[in-house]
Amino acid sequence: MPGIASNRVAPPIYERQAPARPRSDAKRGRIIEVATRYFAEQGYHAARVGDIAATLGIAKGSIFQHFGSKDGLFFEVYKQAVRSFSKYLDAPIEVRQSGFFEVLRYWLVRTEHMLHEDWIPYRISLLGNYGTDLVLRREINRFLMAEDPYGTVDFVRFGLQRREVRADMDVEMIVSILDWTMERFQDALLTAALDPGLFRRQSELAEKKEARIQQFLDMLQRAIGAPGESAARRVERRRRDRRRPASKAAALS
Amino acid sequence: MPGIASNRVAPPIYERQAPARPRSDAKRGRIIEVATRYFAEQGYHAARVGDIAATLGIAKGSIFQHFGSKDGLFFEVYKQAVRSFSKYLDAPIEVRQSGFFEVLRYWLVRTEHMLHEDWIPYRISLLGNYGTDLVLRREINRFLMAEDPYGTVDFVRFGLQRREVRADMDVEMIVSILDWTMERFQDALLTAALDPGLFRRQSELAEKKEARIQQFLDMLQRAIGAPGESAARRVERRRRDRRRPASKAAALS
DNA sequence: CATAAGAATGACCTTAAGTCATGAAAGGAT
DNA sequence: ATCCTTTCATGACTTAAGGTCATTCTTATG
Repeated sequence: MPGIASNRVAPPIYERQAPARPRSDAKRGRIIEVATRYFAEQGYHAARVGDIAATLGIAKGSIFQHFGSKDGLFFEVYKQAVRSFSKYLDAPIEVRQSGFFEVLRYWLVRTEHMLHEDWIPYRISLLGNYGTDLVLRREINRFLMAEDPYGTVDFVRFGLQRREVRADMDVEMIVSILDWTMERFQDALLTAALDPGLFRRQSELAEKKEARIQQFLDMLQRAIGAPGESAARRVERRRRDRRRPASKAAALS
Repeated sequence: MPGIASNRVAPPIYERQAPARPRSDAKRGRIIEVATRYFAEQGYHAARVGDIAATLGIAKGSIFQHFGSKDGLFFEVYKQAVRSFSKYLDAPIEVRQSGFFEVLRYWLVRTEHMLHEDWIPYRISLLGNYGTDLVLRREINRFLMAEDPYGTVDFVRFGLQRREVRADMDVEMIVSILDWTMERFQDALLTAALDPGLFRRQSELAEKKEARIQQFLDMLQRAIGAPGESAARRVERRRRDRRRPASKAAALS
C-alpha cells in the first residue's frame, strides 16, 4: 500500500527557498475540499475516487498523481480536519482561569454546538478512528503523536502547574487517560446525532446531556485530579451553582 | 452491503426441533477457522476470500453462499473470537473473593500471558474495533451491546453488591467507562506486541508493566470505586504486599 | 521563442468481490 | 430401491473500483 506517507517526504535541507508550487497547491486544496465532503457523507469505502474527480471535472489520474492512493488522499483529508479543531488551551481566557476541569467542561458543552455548525470534520475524525484500516490507523496515530493536535500534553502541564492534576502519576498516563476518555465520551455525544447505534450504551447519553457531562467530569476529577483541596471543591461549588443558578445570595449555607 | 445480518435471521418460533444441518454447520465451522487465521495474519483488507477458499480446497462461491459477503464472514469470525474470551466473573473464586479491583488486576496481568498462548483472537478483536468499516463497526457494537461478551454489566453489579463500586453514578456510565478504559489499556498492552506503533504513547507501557497496571488500577479505583473505606484500603494494602511480598510479619507499621 | 519541468489526461490494466445457472448429493416418502 | 425435493457446491462470468503510464498540454524562464 504505497503512498500513505511516501509522497511529500521531508524535503532535503539543502533545498533552498521552498519550491513554491502555487498551482499545484491550490489544486490539492480543491481536491481535499471535495474529497472531505465525499468521505464525510459516504464513508471511506463508499466514497469513490472517480466521483471526486468527476465532481471536480478533472481526470481520476490527477488525484492519484497528487496523493498516490486513496489512503493517501484520506490521510490528508484527515489531517486537515483534525487540524481544524481547537486545542484545549484555546478556550477563552476566563474559562482557562476557572481551571483545568472547567476547560474540559467548556469543550464538552461546545462540542455539540460546533457539531451543528459543521459536522463534517467530526465525521472525518470518526472515520479515521474507526472506519478505515489498521495500516492507515497506524499512520494516523503516528500523526496524532507527533502533532498532538488537541494540545493535550500542554493542557495537562497546565493542569499540573495549577495543581489541579495529580502529580503522582506519569504525565504520559494522564495524557492517555484523558485522550481515551474524552475521545470516547465525545464520540458518544456525537454519534448520537451522526451515527446512531455506533457506540454502545449511548442511547441515554442523548438525554440529560448536562447531567452526564457533570458525572463524567466528576469521574475524571477523581481519576486524575489532584487529591484534596482546591480543585475538588472548585468543581463541586460550580456544580451546585449550576443547579441553582439564580440563588446567588441564598446559598452560603 | 447485504448479508451482514441478513443470513441466519432469528428463526421463527413455530419452527420445531431446530433444523439440524450437520454438514452445513461443520463446513461453516471449517470456513470460519481458516478465515480467522487469514484475517488475523493479513488484516481485513489484505485477506482474500479466494485464498481462504483455495486453502480449504473449495469453491469461492461456497463461502459467499454461506456468509453472503466478506463482511458477513468477518462478522462471524469476530463473534466467535470475542465469545472465546473469558467474562470478568470467570476469574478464580479466590480472586473474586479478593474483590472487584483484584479481578481487574487478574485479567490485566493475564492478558499478556494469554496473548502469548494464542494471539489470534486478540488480533481479530482489534480488527473489529478499528480495522474494517463504520457500517460493520455498527453491527459489531450492536452485537457487543446485545451479548455483553465480557459480562461487564454483571461484573459491575458484583462490584456494587460488594460496595466496592460507587453507587452514585449510573450503572450504564460505569459500564461504559470500564469498557472504554479497559479496552484501550489492553489494546495498548497488546499492540506493543502485536502492532507496534498502533496506539499513542504506549512505548513505555511495554516496560514497567506491573507498575502501569497498578497506576491504572489506582486511577480506576478513584474514578469508579466506592468512596472512603474498605475497597480503597484493600487495594492499597495489596499494593504494599506486592512491593514487599515476603515481609508478612515485619509490616504493620 | 525555445526548452525544460511539472501537471493533466484518459485509455488501459489488475484484482478481488460478488453472481448465478447448472449439476451433484442427501434426505425422506411411497 | 426409486422418485422427488431441498440443500449444497461449483466455477465460469460479471462488475467495479483502485491504480498505472505513455502521451500531451501548460507554464515558467533564459
